[in-house]
Amino acid sequence: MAEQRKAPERKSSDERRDEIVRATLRLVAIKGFAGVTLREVATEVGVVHGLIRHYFSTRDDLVAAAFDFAVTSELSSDRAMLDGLDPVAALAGWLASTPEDHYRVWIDAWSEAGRTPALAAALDRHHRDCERILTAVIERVVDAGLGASANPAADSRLLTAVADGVAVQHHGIAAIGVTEANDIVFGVAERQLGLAPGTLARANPAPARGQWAEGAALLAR
Amino acid sequence: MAEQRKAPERKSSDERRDEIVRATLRLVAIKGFAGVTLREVATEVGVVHGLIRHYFSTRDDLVAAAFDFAVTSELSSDRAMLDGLDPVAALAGWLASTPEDHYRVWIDAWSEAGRTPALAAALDRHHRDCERILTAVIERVVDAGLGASANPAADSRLLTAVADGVAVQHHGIAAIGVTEANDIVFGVAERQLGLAPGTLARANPAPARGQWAEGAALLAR
DNA sequence: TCTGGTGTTATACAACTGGACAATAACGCT
DNA sequence: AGCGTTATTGTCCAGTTGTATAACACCAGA
Repeated sequence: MAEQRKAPERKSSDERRDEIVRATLRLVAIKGFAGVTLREVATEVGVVHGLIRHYFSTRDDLVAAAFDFAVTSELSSDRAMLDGLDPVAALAGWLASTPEDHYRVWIDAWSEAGRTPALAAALDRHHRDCERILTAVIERVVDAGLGASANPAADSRLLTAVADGVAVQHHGIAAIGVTEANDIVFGVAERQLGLAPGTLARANPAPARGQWAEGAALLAR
Repeated sequence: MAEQRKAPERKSSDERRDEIVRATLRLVAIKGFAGVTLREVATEVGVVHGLIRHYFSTRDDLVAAAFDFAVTSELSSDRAMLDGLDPVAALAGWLASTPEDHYRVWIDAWSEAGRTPALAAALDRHHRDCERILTAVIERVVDAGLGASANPAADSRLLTAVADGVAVQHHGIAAIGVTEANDIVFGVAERQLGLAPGTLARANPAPARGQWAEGAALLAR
């Protein structure tokens, strides 16, 4: 019997790799790092699961790459946004609530990092990036004479913690709404940096929208 | 060939059920809610995996019961501790850093709740409990004339968020040590409630020790 | 002594997993 | 046109998973 083989839609290596990483991230945003399956990723991409192994030697490599891509792209777009804003608006924009699917990935990374070394390394790296970015934003506010900070790096860690905790209450538990979430973070930041109450809420630019989980079947699993 | 059957160590229903829940929690603290396996739980208890089903009709029921037990026992011992302390010490004790294995379970619950309805229900319930307890502690501080709060419930949500975020930075990412973790939470609380700086650090009672993950093989998986 | 409930074991099973690999088809280069 | 490279496929594998079920051991009560 003649071999009846579908003609493969051949793509360049980088293109396909990117496609796989994006599909993985989409699934991670829904089912978590521990829940993604090579076969599901392959189906999402539209290829056979054996092909995944051609690009990523192991499953952990794949999910770590997905997280790396998530944060890298998130931060690069954030940096672009921050550059176009005045210091106070940049601070508000950075501290304001993040799209749900983005924070889902972060929360999942926190819990999974203890068991996946590759993920822990990426998490550590990107967490420091975030702290540095916020430190720079704080310094811009201070340099412009709009606020005060005895230790911008320490204040950055403090505000990062507050933003993370608020995001958990908002996205993970739905204990607070987006308004109260922003109120809390803005309030602490204003008190910590000596800004007038309400400054950050007024300066807050339009929020970014999530995108990772949009195309996938949300009710899967 | 004669049947060689080990004589079963028969226990009462409640006893065995409790044993299973505790073993599950021990494993959850190490491998996460998504990582526990009925067979591992059974091995940890020393029974056959089929027996688990005799007590919990489904896997999700089991892990939800484990989380429920975790928080219930944690809160009951916390309540006992708080009752014996003066208001400021109680506030410091509640806000101070929590044992690592305890927070691991919380972080994991945050990320897994989106996919396990039973877990989401338990998480929601216990989160509200925590908020109520902290609200009561804040009210005790205010009633004693030691601090001020325009809205104890809102301040409770704020401080819960800060404590959670700091715990993530401390336990999940190891970005800050226990000293800075407490400094941040205490500092925000003192500013928010009008306490003199350093009040909470001085009043902080001895920290509680973790216990859930102590007996299990830490390098498993 | 029979009977029924219950704690417990043993075993089965169908689904799914990550990984491995040979075969094949398209591509890039000369 | 020929040839080496590689993207892609289909298939296999050994293992693990949650769930199911039958059988056994023990005990209380009729």
